Amino acid sequence: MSQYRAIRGMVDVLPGETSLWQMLEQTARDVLFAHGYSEIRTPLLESTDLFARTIGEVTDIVEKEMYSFPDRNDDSLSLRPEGTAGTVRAAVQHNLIQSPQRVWYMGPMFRYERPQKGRQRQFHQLGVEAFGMPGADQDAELLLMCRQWWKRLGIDDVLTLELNTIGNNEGRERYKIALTGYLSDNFDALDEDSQRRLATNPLRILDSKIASTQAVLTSAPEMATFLDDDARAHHDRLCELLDIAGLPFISNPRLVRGLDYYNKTVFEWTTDRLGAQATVCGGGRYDGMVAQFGGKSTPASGFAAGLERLVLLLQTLEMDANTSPDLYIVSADDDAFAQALCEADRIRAAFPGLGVVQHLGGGSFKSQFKRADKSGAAWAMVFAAEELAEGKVTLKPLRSDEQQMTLSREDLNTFLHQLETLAFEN
RNA sequence: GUGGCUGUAGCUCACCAGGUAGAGCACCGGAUUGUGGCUCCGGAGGUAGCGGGUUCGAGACCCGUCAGCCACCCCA
Repeated sequence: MSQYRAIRGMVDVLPGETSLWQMLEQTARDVLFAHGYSEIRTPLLESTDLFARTIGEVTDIVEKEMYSFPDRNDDSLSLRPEGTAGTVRAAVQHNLIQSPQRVWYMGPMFRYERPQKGRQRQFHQLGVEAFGMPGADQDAELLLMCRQWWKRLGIDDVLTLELNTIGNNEGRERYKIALTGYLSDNFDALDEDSQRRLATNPLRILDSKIASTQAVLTSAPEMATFLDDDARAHHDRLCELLDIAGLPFISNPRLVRGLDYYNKTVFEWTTDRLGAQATVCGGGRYDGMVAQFGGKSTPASGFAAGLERLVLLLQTLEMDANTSPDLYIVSADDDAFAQALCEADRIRAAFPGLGVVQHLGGGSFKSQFKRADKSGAAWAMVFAAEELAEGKVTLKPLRSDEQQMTLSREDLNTFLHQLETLAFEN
């Protein structure tokens, strides 16, 4: 047992699982590219104030989950707990949003929470932000893009979309007052947490899991009655577009999100396969944030997906990303090895799509073949005196019962070309 | 942050009124000197998370601590 362990809530992604991560990330990049989005990379550190003002002073994230510390000049810095604030900051700072701008980012986020499966202190998100489009068309496209990603990953049928609208600021303020009034009248029937939130963040009481609190809420005023015409039309249009596109969703009037910056559309993609960590992706519209940063008032909409949770989901469904080599090269003696070394180098240059592992460290033929088998390689390639004398190599299939074959240099190239084409198709 | 469960070889686990640890899998090597997967044989690997206490003696009991897991909370 080593003296050092990873810090609590910070996990190592080991070689056995990185291929699944890479598949997940590559699929995301493909889908993002297909929708015209560009990557943006912003610092992991921002001023604490940036997060406090955008996410909300009284949210859990800001109140108790941020990794904040004084810089050497005593400015308070924080590791980013989410990606939207930094992205908007960068967009305004560099004047990126004079016309519509679609960006994405992928990387670590930090929240000081009690760790659990699917919930870590350093975790990774893919975030997507679209600036400059005020309409429901933008929200609809984001949701369709998510679904494309799920489909390419093969997890489409274990995810459900929950959708809600929390209206415009004025309507929401009026609703808050009405809700607070109603809940205050029923104060004694609320659980302790909800009683506390009544003063700080009454909307969050709506998605409480406490049955008695939910009972109180059944006759509470509903957001829907407080929507102004603009917010209502936006939501109706979004639902209409999703229907037309054949994207099913569940209307969840209790869905509110923990960050203060949202307005109108909010949504979550959830699964029943991950226990309490059901939300795999969440987002919505945040039309007010750009102006809050001193930029020209610009509508915006986006979402963030939790990569750990998606990896977990893929693992639960026993999905795998094959990264076995195509060729494992075995050689009989020092002379054969030297020739094999050069030949491996040539093959890698001529067939860059092939995975070619050369056996290193010597050992008997038998032990080399054992390694070849364990590597998962499809073919063992044999270099020994007999072949070399004729300028040939032997190829032995490790994953089928076919006969091994000894090929001339010319036939080898044809063979490798076919192998590469096959590898490309996978 | 709250409540609960767990912590023995790389992994999954066992033992034992408390008397200084074992299995399966994995790993390494071998089974008449050019060939893996099956089988057989052999080997390596643990100061029982860490610290303290009770005891003649603790992995087993008690306390603390750290970590993981479950639920809450929150969210990705």
